[in-house]
Amino acid sequence: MVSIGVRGGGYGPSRCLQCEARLRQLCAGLPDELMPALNAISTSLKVSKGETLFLEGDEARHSFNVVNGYLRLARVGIDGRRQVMGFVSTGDFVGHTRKDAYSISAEALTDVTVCRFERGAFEDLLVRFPVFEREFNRMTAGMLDDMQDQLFTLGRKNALERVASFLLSYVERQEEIQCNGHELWLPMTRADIADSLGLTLETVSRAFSRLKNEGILEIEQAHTIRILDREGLEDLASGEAETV
Amino acid sequence: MVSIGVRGGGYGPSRCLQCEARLRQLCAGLPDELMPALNAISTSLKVSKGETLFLEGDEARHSFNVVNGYLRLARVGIDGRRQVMGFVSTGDFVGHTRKDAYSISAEALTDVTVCRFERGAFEDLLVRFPVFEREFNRMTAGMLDDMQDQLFTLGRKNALERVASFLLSYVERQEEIQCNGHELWLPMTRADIADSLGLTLETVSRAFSRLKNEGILEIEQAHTIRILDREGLEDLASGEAETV
DNA sequence: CGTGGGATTGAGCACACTCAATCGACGTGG
DNA sequence: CCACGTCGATTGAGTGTGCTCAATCCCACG
Repeated sequence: MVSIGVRGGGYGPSRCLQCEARLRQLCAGLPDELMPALNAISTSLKVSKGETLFLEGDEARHSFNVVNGYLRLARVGIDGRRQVMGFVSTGDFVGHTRKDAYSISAEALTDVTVCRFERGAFEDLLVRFPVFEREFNRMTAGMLDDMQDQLFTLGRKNALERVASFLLSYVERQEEIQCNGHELWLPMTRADIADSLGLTLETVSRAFSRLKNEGILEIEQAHTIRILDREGLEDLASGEAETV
Repeated sequence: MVSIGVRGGGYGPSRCLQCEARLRQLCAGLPDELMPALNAISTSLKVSKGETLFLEGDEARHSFNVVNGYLRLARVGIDGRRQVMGFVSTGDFVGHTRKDAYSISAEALTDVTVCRFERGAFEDLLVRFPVFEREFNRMTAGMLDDMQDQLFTLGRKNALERVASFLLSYVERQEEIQCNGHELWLPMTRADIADSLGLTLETVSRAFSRLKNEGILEIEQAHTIRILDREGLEDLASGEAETV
């Protein structure tokens, strides 16, 4: 683990109770009574934009829950080929692996706050609190579901459909976190998006331009876009539209 | 759930104790004392070659542990595009999802025996037996790791590398189950392999021919092959070899 | 202003796809 | 026993989508 900026181990016993991520994923649906126990085994951590939470190959001693900000999860092959496994944000869980070392790196796309768990302590907590264990299972099941969607996208969709799928899932995720009206800020570069979709950055850029020309979206700036035709986007993402 | 051939609910209280899959994945590392409880909530099920264990869209009321045989897990898009999510066999766990309905179908490539769990009963067991819960977590973590490998393969490898990766992971899996010397029987068709790798069946066939010509493998019959150059296969799969 | 990183756009090329013919193994029936 | 039909695999020829290489643009910084 390198270059992380640790800033304190929490802000009193009510930290988890007041956490931003309290209503998302893992921590949603957990009773207040459980919060002290969560507090006890977790550490609040800040990672600055551009720094890494953990690196491919680091010993996998912790897992993390993202409180806010964006992380990019990626693996780099021998000859430099990079595959971005996903972008995670508020309420997402990172670092869950069977291996002894992380097989991906987690880099901060923005300033990030995470909640750090020691692996052993986390497992103990799962055993001690059935509610927590159930929620965790639901979450990992959801992660498996999401990865199947991603497999379908990479295996069977063309460039335009992939970019549409990416945007759609990003919109849906944003709608869960906060309800803003289709105005989106993308923390990642075109290259990041490309590497998550098995494309090149040029192809992603062309897809954005095309979606703009077809009136599906508006590009304020490269990282600030607005979805104009949500239904059209959904049709593209699901492969219901002609993309030739 | 359609067209499954149920044949009895087990063969006495020692069924799990003597199970073929006892030493694989989920059931490995579980103490004998746990077997009666496993017996109590599971049902032995047989599915004939070509039949489906469950269909995309079916209500997800059960999860399954494969005892023997091969299943193909696949999703079919609106316009018929198919993505094979994987091939599962002895000791693999199927049907774990967050959704209310299965988002993939499971079809038998051979006659298959599975062990069926009702979802609720299975979750109760996890809570009641920490050893079991820990093993289950390890397993789902392993599934996530595997899917990341698959994402990398689909996103960043060319046709030859994908086929090499497929063969390599298939060999490794065979070596876990039974130790035969590099002689492989493939229960799936070229089209199945293609749909799992995001390729066409012609491209897969050409890759097989090329691997044969380069002395990496020998093709007895289409479904019976022998790996001659394991190291060469590994180099191809990892992208260390020139594939032009 | 000038500089630099990222994004966009263009032109040509290559890898995998499409369409199509042939082959081979297997099972059935005359 | 051989002819025939079927299904899957193989191989070939031509095409097209997305990649490569390269120029330009845009905007945030110093």
